[in-house]
Amino acid sequence: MKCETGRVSSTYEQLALRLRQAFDALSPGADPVLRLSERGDYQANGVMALAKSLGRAPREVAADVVAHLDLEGWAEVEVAGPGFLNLTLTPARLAQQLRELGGDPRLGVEVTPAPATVVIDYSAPNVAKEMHVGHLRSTVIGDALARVFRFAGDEVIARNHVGDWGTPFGMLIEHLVDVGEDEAVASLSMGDLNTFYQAARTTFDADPAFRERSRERVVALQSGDPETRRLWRVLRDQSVAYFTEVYRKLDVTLTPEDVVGESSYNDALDTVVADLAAAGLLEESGGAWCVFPEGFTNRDGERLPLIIKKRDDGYGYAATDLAALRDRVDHLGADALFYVVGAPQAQHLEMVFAVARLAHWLPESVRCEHVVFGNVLGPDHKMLRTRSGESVRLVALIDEAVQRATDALAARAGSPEGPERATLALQIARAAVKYADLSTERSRDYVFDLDRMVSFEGDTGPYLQYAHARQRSILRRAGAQWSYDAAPFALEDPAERHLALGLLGFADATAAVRDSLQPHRLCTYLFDLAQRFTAFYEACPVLSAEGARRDERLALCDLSARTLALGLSLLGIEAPERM
RNA sequence: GCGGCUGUAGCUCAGCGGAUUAGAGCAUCGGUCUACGGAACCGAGGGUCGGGGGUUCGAAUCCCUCCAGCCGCACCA
Repeated sequence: MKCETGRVSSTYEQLALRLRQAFDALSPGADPVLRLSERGDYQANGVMALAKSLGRAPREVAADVVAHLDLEGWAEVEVAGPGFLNLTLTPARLAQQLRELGGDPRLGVEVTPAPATVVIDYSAPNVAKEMHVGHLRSTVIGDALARVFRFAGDEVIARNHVGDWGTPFGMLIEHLVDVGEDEAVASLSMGDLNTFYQAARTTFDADPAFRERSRERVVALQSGDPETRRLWRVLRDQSVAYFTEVYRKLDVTLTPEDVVGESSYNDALDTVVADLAAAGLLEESGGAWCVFPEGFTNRDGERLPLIIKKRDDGYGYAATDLAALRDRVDHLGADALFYVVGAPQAQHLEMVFAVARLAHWLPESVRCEHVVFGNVLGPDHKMLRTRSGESVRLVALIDEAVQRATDALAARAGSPEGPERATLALQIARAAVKYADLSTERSRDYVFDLDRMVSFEGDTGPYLQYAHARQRSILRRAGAQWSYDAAPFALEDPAERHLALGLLGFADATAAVRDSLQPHRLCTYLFDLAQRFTAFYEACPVLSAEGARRDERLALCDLSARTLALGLSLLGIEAPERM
């Protein structure tokens, strides 16, 4: 069956559709609660809840549902236990679904018929400051989400909300002037941002005259002094160029065009204040202009303000966030806003969203979510830091992973050498770091353990790459001497059938990521698929099989390899041909 | 004090729109195989799902409460 876009609709969706129709006949809107099963292929658990609401015996209701259920050509159904519906796909349908996947480069993932404009705010490093572990999760998770939504056909607008404004820039610009522009540019372009920033900071703390100059410089910056603005732009451009190098190293899709920093909204801040005032939402409190959305209190139980304009007439970051939100809704036409920002900002963002709703800047129709994530912990289960207590530079972290991957390759006979090994080591390192970050439930903290991450065994990125490389190896040997058309998909061996059922679930896994904004749903799926494949691989010789059975097994290899490669690519992970 | 997140096998983690015996990886122990890349596969041991209540025919999953850890709670972003 095809849907409107001409793409295959997932097997799960097709079954769910038919089940919903049967449930609707008894009670409109009742949820069949369909899921994968170890008993049949799928099981529907919704009968018991339905029976309760109807006040009838579950098995009786189950029989009623079955009577209304039309699974003709799709599956066999049986009632089990207290009222479970166990579904088993018919062999013909399973074969048909596999054939369709075989001819579909998207492996069953439909192009959304109604593309949405999805704005994803992620990464957000600070100008003239080093990128460190604190930026890892936002960058990796945000990029994975961007890839998944893009692939689904939505228009993704990445927004890298870099910190490029505020009082520190007086100090940074003065330091730039002191060391000389050429010197500063050389230092920054080498990625030596920590040294630059710390030197500025040190002088600022020690030298009152420097402090005074810095203060004056902030005023000049804010009032638009051309020379000051030029110097500021030098800092900004150098930093963005550096960030871009880091993104390239990580294979992250962010570009300089995605950088729309805090400074971009300066001109809109007055309007934010004026409009909030006009809406009667703005109150003066302690000399500052604030909005008090309901439901937020401080430690004394008093109303908690969102400070829009500070006592000193400066704007807080809340004003910037509100201006950015309005821009995304009004000018970019966002249907969805995702903020991939750490958990500590949860309350701040909640308040920003609440105020935006109050001001009618954020329509109900816009999906607006804070994509929270936990901390990266060290082996001591505390925030990951260097031995000297500083935050770990992102590039240092990748370099370390590359080193481990290089060692692992070197230890293995027959692995590629020279430049090829270097490329491979980088691909493995990215897979290790990204997969470890993406494969746990986002909101949890996780322990950063390079040894485990880079391992080729277990639930790791490199393991998935390896599984893919083995599949490709088989396919290379087979050459062009097989075809999907010749594969009957009889699936006589249970391992073949188990793998086939896994392959049908790819579209559902990507859909789950879009619904939950949890990339780990895709990770879990891919790891499960890789395990199904190895079980198949063990039980079913491929190249030595004969006739149609060989075509069938090669087709399963091909689908497995394509699914792993595509799935990994949606996570921002490459799938090399050989390892 | 208020709010949020987290607490599942020795370790690292899934599962948490309730449902048929709580899963996986690593580690440990025991097996298998001339192996299409053995960086493999099969099996075993190991869990009062933080504690205690409650709802339910049924709770790791929903509600209440307590404990522990992390984070946030007005002018830094």
